[in-house]
Amino acid sequence: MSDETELLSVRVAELYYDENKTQDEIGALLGITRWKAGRLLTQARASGIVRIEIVHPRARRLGIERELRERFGLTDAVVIPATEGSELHSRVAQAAADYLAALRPVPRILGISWGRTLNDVANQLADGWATGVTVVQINGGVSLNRRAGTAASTAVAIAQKASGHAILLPSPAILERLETKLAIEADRTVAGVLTLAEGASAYLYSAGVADESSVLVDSGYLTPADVAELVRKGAVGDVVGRYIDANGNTVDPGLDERTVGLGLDQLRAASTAIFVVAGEGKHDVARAVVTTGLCTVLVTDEGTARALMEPER
Amino acid sequence: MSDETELLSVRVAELYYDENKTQDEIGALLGITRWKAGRLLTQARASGIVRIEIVHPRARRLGIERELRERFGLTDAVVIPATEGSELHSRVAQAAADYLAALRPVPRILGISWGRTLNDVANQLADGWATGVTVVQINGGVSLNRRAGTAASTAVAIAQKASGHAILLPSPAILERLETKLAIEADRTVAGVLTLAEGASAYLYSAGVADESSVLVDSGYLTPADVAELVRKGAVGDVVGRYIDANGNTVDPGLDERTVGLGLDQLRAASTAIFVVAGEGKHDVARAVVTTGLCTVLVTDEGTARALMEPER
DNA sequence: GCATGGGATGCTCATCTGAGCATTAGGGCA
DNA sequence: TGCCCTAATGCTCAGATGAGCATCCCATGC
Repeated sequence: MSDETELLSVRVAELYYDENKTQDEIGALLGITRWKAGRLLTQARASGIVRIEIVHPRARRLGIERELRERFGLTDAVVIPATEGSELHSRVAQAAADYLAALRPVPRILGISWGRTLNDVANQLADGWATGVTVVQINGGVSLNRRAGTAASTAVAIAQKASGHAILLPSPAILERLETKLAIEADRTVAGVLTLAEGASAYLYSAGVADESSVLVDSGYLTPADVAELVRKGAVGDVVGRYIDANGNTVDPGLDERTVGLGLDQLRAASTAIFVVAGEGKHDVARAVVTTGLCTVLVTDEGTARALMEPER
Repeated sequence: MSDETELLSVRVAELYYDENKTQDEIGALLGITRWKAGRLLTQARASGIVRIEIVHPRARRLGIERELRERFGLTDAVVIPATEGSELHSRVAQAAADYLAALRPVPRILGISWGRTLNDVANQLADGWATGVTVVQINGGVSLNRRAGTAASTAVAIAQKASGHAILLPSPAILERLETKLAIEADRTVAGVLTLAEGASAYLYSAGVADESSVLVDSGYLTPADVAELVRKGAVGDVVGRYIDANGNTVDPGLDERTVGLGLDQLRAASTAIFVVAGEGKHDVARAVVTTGLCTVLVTDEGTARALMEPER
């Protein structure tokens, strides 16, 4: 576009959007025909001179959502606009809560993981978001430290707000010995919960980054050294307690066998698996989850979404 | 607006602006009538949920311009949008240059002051912005220090770019003794220039802040102590070398009498007096100039414009 | 129980707007 | 110089939109 045309576009855009004149009036004012004014306006929008932005905590980026759906074959995607300040996590959680509440058919059984993100989602859910939903934990959640109860309260909160009840998985996330893991899985209660989890009509989960800040480290299941070793083996993060690499495969089969909860294949087979993820640090895990079919629905922030859309990282 | 309506507005706005659907389609999608969709859209725009911004170095704020014209009885106003970064001055200078170039009738004689702002304007003017314009200095401009020549080059640049010639005022801005001032004014050359200046068809000038950073201090006409004293007397800044207070009156009659150049009353009587001002620090002078009829046209930045529009500072 | 009034809703109609097409202007090339 | 090709311009027309009006809903007061 020539410099002169560009300046004219700016003037047209000003008169149209700031002064809300009609294209006809603008034409008269600037001595051009209304068609030309209209075309300049189109150009101004196309070239980014006119920027239209929807400023609202609940706003979404439908354009990127569509791209994500098409690119990764997702059923749905929810993208929260980039925002200055650090409200990112709560906004994404809000969006996930909104999505869950609007989900049709309403899930009879909802399988959830736990963690900070899931807890945020639980808090953002409105009372009565649904009725009679059974919420079941899909991975081990008995914390070993002061955070004890967070996992449970997440599930309970989600269930209570839907006048349903929560079924907790009474098992550690990761066991030290395989035998113990097999034994606990064989326990009638645990087995029952796992069966229920397998039959859930929808899953809602997040992912953790593979570094020493992980909740699994915090809870004492793993040491920072363990995580460093996993990273060395290619781990990008954990999903329902299982560490995966960029290809979505479990990084350490031995560790994975000692992890209690729904398997990744079962997650991949689910008809509705809602993956909630936010923040700069989680781009890699998010990529692994989304590209390897672990989720059918993605709820995230614009930064993560754009990172996913980049041809190669 | 209720919270629910607001959220709906957001959804409508997203579909309309991001996905460019028609209001009709949006209605079908959200289960509302197209009229309701249209009304929600209007609300979204009105409540600021939808923000439309024109991003361009040459963009203007026509809304504020209109308010300024009405409020202060200006012939015209040009307001540059607030911008991050520090391009404010050059953008305002650009706008002033644009305005000058578009001014009709083209001034036969253009009276100008000097200073950093005016110099910027001169640089931004395009070659051939007009033809045969005589540019005449309206206040004393023989610098006493290394900046010597800036004042002259500003005038010359403006004139040359219009294939015209510059008439310089060969006199200091302020003289130490009244007698010297009267003597120099009586000089045929100086008197001739001043007469020419009085007959200019348009004036273009800026203003300085009343503090030790003033060019008048820099040039050695005043000491920082002099300026401090002027401030004590109510000075907010200088216009064509003359210090004025918030009411547009000269602060120090004695000093004013020793200042060579066009008087403020002559400026007030001008049919076209273009005042260019930019930057946080100049709000007070700008207010004084605009409210006391020293200019007919204002060219400034959004910050200054808004400061002027505030009921009381 | 019933009338009243203010705000939201749905509708009509005139106007505004964009897509698509015919026409014209400009600029290289034989 | 005349021709052809491309891009810009002006136009037609159908679809989109906003203003204004009638109606409806619902809460309030008698």
